[in-house]
Amino acid sequence: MSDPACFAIGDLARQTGTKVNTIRFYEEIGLLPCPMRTASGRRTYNAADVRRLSFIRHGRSLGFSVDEIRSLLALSDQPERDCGEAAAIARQHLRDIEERIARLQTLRSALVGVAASCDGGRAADCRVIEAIAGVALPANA
Amino acid sequence: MSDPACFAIGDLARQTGTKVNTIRFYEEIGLLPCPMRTASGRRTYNAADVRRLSFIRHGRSLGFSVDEIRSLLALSDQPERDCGEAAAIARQHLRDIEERIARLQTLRSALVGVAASCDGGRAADCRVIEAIAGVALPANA
DNA sequence: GATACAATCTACAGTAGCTGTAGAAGCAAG
DNA sequence: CTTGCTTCTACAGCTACTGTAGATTGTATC
Repeated sequence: MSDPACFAIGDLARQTGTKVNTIRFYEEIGLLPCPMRTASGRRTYNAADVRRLSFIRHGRSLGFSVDEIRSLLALSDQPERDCGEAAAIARQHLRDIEERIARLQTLRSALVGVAASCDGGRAADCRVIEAIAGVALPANA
Repeated sequence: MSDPACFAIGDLARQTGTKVNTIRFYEEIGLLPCPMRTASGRRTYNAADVRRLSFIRHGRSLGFSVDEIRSLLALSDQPERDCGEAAAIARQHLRDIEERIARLQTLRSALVGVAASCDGGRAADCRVIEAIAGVALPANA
């Protein structure tokens, strides 16, 4: 209502860089709890929702699936539970994360090398395609 | 047919780690050319298809959209064209790639730090969630 | 108080990029 | 010739959103 610590869905959207529809979607699939409503039925949020949603968005952008995020959130919702489960989820990601970093770095250096030299050349001589193909097929290099 | 350099969709799938349905899907959306068919209508592929599909798969796993891959492939299909376009596509990705690397590295070191200490503890003390939340909300750290 | 305009509501359709399934046909081995 | 795997087409389903329609509410202005 007029509680200063209490704000609307649009504010939550702005604070977290999330679309309003996406917030409602997360509520629907149970990532966000059903919020309090005003007398007229509008959702109201607080600082805890900002943290939770930021957690979700960053998890997503780092490649965690909604289900993995769900289990991490469930864990933090029930802090008495053993956290080996969280560590297991995290470990599953570690290898994948390291591989992604390595491949992104390979691509990055290829792109950096190309950026200066490529403009105006012919595609036949273009190293971008070569670079990605090379990342794809190191055995052919 | 009995051409040794010519193989079936299942072989292409195995050689590239792609699902058969996905190969047909790429053909449908124009990423892969319509292949030759045997008399009975089965698709036949060759080494060039393996390279092209590997390029596509690696591009995808590195975060390139199908449309971006399409334009890179179009470029390599018409090597006489100017490659500034390819460089532009690449440059658009460079910034994003660097940001991803940075965030993945932040998460990586958080996960590495957690891995040894976390098992058996309580979720309340678990640093995995904290770590991801931290990556999510650096301003709160 | 009337009016305009933005924000919100529900409900549902559409998108990207696959993935799975059904049912028929082809092919290779025993 | 039968068993069993692969392939075929066609289409439905999935994940994670994103957009749109039409109604309602809240707010600022006259």
